[in-house]
Amino acid sequence: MDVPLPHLDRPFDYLVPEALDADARPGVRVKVRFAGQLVDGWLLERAESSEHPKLAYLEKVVSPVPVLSPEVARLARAVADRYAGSLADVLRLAVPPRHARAEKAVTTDTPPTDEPAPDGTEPDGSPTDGTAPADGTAPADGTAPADGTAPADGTAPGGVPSEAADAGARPGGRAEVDPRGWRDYPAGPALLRALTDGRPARAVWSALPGEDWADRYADAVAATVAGGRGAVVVVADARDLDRLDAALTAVLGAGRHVRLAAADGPARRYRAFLTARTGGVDVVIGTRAAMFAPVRRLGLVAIWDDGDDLHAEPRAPYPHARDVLLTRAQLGDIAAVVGGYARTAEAQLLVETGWAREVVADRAVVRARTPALAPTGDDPQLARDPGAASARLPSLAWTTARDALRADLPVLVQVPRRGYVPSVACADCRAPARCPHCAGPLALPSAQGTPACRWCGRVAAAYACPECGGRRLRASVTGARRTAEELGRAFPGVPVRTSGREEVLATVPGGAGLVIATPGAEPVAEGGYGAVLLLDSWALLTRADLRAGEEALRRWMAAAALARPGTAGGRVVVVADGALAPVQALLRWDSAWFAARELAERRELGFPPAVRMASVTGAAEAVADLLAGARLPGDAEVLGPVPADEGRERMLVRVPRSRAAAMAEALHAAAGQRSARKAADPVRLQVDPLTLF
DNA sequence: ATAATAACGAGA
DNA sequence: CTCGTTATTATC
Repeated sequence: MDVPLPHLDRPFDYLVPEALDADARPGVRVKVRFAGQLVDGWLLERAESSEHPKLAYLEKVVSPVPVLSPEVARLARAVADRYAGSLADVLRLAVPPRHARAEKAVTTDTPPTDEPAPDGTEPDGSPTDGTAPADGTAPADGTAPADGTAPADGTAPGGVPSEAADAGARPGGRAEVDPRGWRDYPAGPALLRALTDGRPARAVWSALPGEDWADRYADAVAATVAGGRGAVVVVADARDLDRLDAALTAVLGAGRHVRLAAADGPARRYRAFLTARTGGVDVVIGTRAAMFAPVRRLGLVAIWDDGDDLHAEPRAPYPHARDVLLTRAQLGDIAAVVGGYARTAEAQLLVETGWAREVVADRAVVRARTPALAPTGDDPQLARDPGAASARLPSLAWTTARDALRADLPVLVQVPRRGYVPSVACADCRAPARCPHCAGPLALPSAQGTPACRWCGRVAAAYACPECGGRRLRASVTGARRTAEELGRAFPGVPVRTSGREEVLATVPGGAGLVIATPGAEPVAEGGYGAVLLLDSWALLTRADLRAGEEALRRWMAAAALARPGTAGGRVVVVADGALAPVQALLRWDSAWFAARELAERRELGFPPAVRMASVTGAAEAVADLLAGARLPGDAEVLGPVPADEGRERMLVRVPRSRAAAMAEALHAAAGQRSARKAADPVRLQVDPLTLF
């Protein structure tokens, strides 16, 4: 039933009139009379009988195209359960709005096929009743891989076979794909063989600096296709999608894949969706809209740069593309690749639980590919050069840029966008100040107030920094307003390009030039940048966000990866204290180390992904009402309330990962109770919210 | 939203 | 105990 009310989040049975019998196949959109009115719905299953005594008839089959495949239906249910949401909400994300003209164009010849044949019930011309899906459709608790529980079945953890183990063991005659750049990673060739052999390998891939990630993903897709399976690859934005699109066309040829992105418009999006659904192609790439793409014989799901917050769906129930894809891999014995220059704590958890195997290069190869990386003190001693002073560039950054320009090489300057949430840090060592009780972030309610926790509200009157013992606090807001003109003035006569929100450049030419870019918009330079300057890192590191360090490292690595190797003169300067962990990780090009550290710290503090959290946001009474009615697991901790915007407040529920499913179920049920008695003020439920404070 | 159903209370 | 009214809850 296409209504988002949580208490109606279950199947309903209807009779199928004879006239609709042929069209009424599982997966079609239907209209039914419900509580007196016509509502949209999904035909999930046909059945011979029903428990329900008095059934109404199906009103209409909206279109005979079974847009919802059985695999996606099952996935959507699992995602709804994981995120304490309704199936209808997930299906809205999974199946794009119908576009009749596109449908006509695509479905003239090929009917959709579902490889697990839809239960063999033959239409016999008489009215039959459909019945609720059996209880078996409910996924077992904890099967979602990101829950950290090892897969229940006996398959070997990780699944990327060791190189020696499977040599020559593959079923006869399959085209083998050239591993190309995957040879730089010891486990790389074996990963590709596993994909061709149709084994559910799971990899966390740390891309080398300078790596052409799109080519590597194209190789992985080609290997999967060579084994007769399909693939879904999700990237964060249109620029990455264009790049992957081009790489895939080069490797597979045109017409073997489609792109699925909301930004391409409703008609093209629906057309691409239908092409995949009807088996016209076996490969779908796209932004997060593609995470639910129906693909025949799906053999690989992959995501690039899973730390990018664009992968988090902003509509209820707010699923994250990485988790949707991993759930998909788990449900269907499908291979998965989680890749990026930097590794997230979530990816690290996959490695540490043995769910995935890491695919990384040897240190020697990393060293050979990495640009020369150097930090420069954060209270910058400005250069004597008048130009540098006017641009407020630390001297090392200035000389590095100057040298690159003299060598006729382009220089990339990464300038973070403004608008960071101010928080409080130790005035001496600048460690973020955390609540001694619940480890939430401290904030200063007023300029001269006592710091208080934004989670549990406790006042931290006698705060002492756990790092250095300092007792003074400072608000960490940056005032730097660097502009392209300022930088341009520092290097007169050099062409300056900007790439940011309004206009994103994909590439820039190889000669001397300045490129000012905000994170995520860095163009690729022909031949690589001679220098990359990472400015304003202070703003990144002191953000009031759990992921500040991880996010800073991710952005730095994405920019630094575009520099030439140190052996070819590539240099990177990060304006930050070299002793800070994210800076260390950058200098050593070791995000695995940082992710492990980060995950360990989150275990200690009780933060995701080490635990599962949910946030409940709404009017104070509504939030209290929902939580009062929720039968949470015994070990659940409830934190808060803390004020949220527009006079609403927010509570956080925290449980061990093993209780994640129980918590989601309890919250969904409690939301159901509220909606059933038509509680007026809405409450927003968010599992694993991207921002915790 | 609306209809059924349960709960309740007053009057016989 | 029954009827009429009102809260509750299910909606195929």
